[in-house]
Amino acid sequence: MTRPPTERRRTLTLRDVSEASGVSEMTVSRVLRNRGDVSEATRKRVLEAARTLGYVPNRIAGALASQRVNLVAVVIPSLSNLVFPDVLGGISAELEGTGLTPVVGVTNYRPEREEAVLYEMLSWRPTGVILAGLEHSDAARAMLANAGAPVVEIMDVDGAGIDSVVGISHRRAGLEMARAIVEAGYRRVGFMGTKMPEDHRARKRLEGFEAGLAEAGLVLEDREFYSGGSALAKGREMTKTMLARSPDLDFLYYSNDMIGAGGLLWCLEQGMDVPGSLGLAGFNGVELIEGLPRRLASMDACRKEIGRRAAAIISGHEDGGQVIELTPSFSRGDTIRPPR
Amino acid sequence: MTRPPTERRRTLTLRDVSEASGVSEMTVSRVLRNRGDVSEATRKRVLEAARTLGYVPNRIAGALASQRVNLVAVVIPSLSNLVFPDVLGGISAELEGTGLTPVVGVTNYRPEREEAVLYEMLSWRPTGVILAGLEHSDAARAMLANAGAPVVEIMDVDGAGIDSVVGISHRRAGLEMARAIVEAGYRRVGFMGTKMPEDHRARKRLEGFEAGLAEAGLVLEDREFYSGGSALAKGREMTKTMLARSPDLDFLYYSNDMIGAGGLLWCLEQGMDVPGSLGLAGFNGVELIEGLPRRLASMDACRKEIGRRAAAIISGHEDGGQVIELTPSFSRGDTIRPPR
DNA sequence: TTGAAAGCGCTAACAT
DNA sequence: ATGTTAGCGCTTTCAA
Repeated sequence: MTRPPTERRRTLTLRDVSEASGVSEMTVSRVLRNRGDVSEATRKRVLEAARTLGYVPNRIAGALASQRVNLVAVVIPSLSNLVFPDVLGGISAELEGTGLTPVVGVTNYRPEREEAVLYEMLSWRPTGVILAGLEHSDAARAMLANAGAPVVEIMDVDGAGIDSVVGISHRRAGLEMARAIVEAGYRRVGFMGTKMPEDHRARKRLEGFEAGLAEAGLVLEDREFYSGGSALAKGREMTKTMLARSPDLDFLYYSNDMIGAGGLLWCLEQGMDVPGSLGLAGFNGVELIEGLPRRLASMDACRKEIGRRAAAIISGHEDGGQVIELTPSFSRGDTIRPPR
Repeated sequence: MTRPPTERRRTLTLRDVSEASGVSEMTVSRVLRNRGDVSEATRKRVLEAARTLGYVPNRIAGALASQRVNLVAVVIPSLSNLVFPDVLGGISAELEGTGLTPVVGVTNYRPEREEAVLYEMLSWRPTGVILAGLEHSDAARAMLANAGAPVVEIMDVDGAGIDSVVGISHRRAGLEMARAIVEAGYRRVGFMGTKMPEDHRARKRLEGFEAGLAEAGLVLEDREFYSGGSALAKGREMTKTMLARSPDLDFLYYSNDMIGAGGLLWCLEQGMDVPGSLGLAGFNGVELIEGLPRRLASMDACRKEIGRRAAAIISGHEDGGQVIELTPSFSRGDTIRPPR
């Protein structure tokens, strides 16, 4: 029952515009691309003809002939994360006016999907590639190396990049959060996060976090992982579960703001003393936390800026081949008490 | 300083694979596309050569030659809306395994952006077009009519479509919400929403809502609009403002769940009797409301299903040329009291 | 089962 | 300022 996937009615060609306007195809092409000198008179006639016919140029042919493609491949793990739409916003903003268009592919945190998405995108010979993370399959690396286009790996700087890298150190983000917590005098810390072995950035944050605790001779007292469902609801449930199991915890570190918000709501409903006897922190610095009863402590992942800088490298506004490490800003919010 | 936007290093061609394997270009092409009969021996040699070289086919050339493109253009107003990522999820799920790939363009609710994005996408001659809404500029309509590809307008059925339409009636959604509110005995109703003249669906919901109130001889007592910022925080602020101005309201209708959630949180903090003396409702049925202290009354916009059905039309699994109206499910949650 | 020729719709390079 | 010619890298079609 599937329609023969991709046949299509004939659409208008340059030739149609040429005939309608009585101007050669080449000149029509020039007018439409604003290239070379064309008399105002012909220009008008061509534009008029193209408009009334409803001509839309065929970039497939144009790209093949000119060997240029105005596409930037953007490969990210998820759209429902709140994080990546912001990154995309930064990319779009920076690309605005350069003639380049972002094309988005989503991998759902699955390496084999990443490979497939990359292959698909590279087959369109994009001008540049922006992809999340530093961990890729060998095949993916090989493709990227042969892509003949600049590659920017974003979000994370903890590891080796292929070409350019723009991101933050998640290890350090975790580490500094741990230090802030220790400084504030919390001692019995629990962690909650997603059950995603492929979320390398969350993993690195946790590693850094544990290293930070270790500096003070502390270890994580408890941990809990979830997958799927409403993150807000999961944060709520996990918090309840964990506090039932480990009632003496005095701090909860969440791997993202959404579950942190769920946890915060639950704690407040229970009448707990936040941040006095229980501190809370999330990660990402999403807009949402502005609207909570208390501002959740968090760390801004520089999402928009990462997108912007990555796009600037692709557009040539910024030099590539470097590692650009941005500094996430910590915000204590109302859920970590001040240092003692 | 901009890099000459799109020049690129030469990448591998069929010819390279042909030479490396000692098989004609034509046969290499056959192997790579799984078309026609090729002996197992040649097949292996070709695949081997392609793999070791790291060859990625050039779809630009392929598409030009074959006149088929495996792309589906998806044009939506926003990614930060929570709504559209779900729609995209439905589209991707349905397209999985058909060989078709969605390509997303974002308009930010601006008609001139929609026109530009459409033009750009149509220039790649996609197999089909899925776009949000029924309201488009004349130029956009003309382009779509000439696209030579199936067009599916999604989200909304209140108006005239171009080709296929899949969505819900926002007018009716507003109407039924009003009826539910009236039935529950609320009488003094306020409305809050986004200040977006171009958000036609929000507008239609409000129109339907007012019509529903009118059936009971009621009118909106107060209304407030916002733009930008954290929706959760805005919901909070607007609610405070409105209740200060109109303290005798007994119901607040929000044009989306996020501001509704902000309002709910504020009301609960104030110790208000929800839903006893004040009822609340949002719209969309987003996952987030599962995690709130009370489940916010809402109406599910059938996001995933809309994406799925639209994609099914493009892939040919479902007939096109129809208007498919889905029925949003109302959920009373914990913020509307039962009918008296 | 394999190969050769033609051409998809456009643009680069070179006329004029 | 405008036109002509020769491809871009593939696939279609037809021949072997």
